Amino acid sequence: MEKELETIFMRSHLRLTKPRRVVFEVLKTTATPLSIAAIAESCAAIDRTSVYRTIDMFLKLDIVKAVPFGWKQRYELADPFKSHHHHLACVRCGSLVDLHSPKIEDMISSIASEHGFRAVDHSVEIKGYCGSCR
Amino acid sequence: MEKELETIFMRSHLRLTKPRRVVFEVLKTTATPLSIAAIAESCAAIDRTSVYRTIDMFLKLDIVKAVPFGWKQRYELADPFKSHHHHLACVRCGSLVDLHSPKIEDMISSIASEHGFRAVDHSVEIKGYCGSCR
DNA sequence: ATCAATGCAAACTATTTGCAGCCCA
DNA sequence: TGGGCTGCAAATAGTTTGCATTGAT
Repeated sequence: MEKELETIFMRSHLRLTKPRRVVFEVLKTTATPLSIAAIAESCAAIDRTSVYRTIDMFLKLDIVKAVPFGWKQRYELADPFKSHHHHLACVRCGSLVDLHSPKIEDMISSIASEHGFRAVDHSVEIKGYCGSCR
Repeated sequence: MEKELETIFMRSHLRLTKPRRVVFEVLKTTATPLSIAAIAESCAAIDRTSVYRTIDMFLKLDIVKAVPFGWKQRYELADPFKSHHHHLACVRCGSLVDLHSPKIEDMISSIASEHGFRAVDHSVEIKGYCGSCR
């Protein structure tokens, strides 16, 4: 998996520097999507500017993806690095559960093609009450 | 439809003031989701602070909902005021097409209950290439 | 008339930019 | 070694807060 990261950077003639490794490591280690502020906190040694630049680049390279979280966005590793999934978010306790469902995948692609679209990515976020909060 | 807005405010003991009417009108008039900055521009007469406060309140009252758009969020009228739908976003030309699909609705609710969730809302965003750009 | 809501100003936080020096390929 | 990348500082943009005044019920 670290290998893949190196490959992406090599192919793009970009450099796999310390800040980039650290941000990647933080995202890999943490289960839930993180805000920029949270990432910066976990990378005390890395300048906030570099965190911004790194996330920006990771987004372009499809290494991370943004997930909507209340007002702001949070970030998590994208498909090649974390298995493709969606989210069930509890509006009461704030828990965020990963959702793996082939049914959704099939449906998305069939709906996209019905509309003449070629889908390259998608997000599905479900808000509601989890088992313990309902 | 204006009626419904008045009802919501009356029930909540809130006041339907000029800024709130104007922001609502702007969102109703515009087809696509708008950023805060774009809303503020279209409401030149309204102080930016009031736009923030209004959107914040509209979110809590479920009058508007946030939709992810690149890095940031944009806002559009929520279900009671605009028929429930999702988005097909073209990554090349930037077009955003509304998607109405009962199949998606059924699937979301069945998946949520499979996981012990009671779903109250959800969003589905599909990124890809539209008919003319593929 | 009352009290929530507004507008303004100012504080604060978040993000971007420029540039000299550093370090990975 | 060269040129992309970093860190720092400073500029800019985005958001929040306090308070006197206004205005909807």
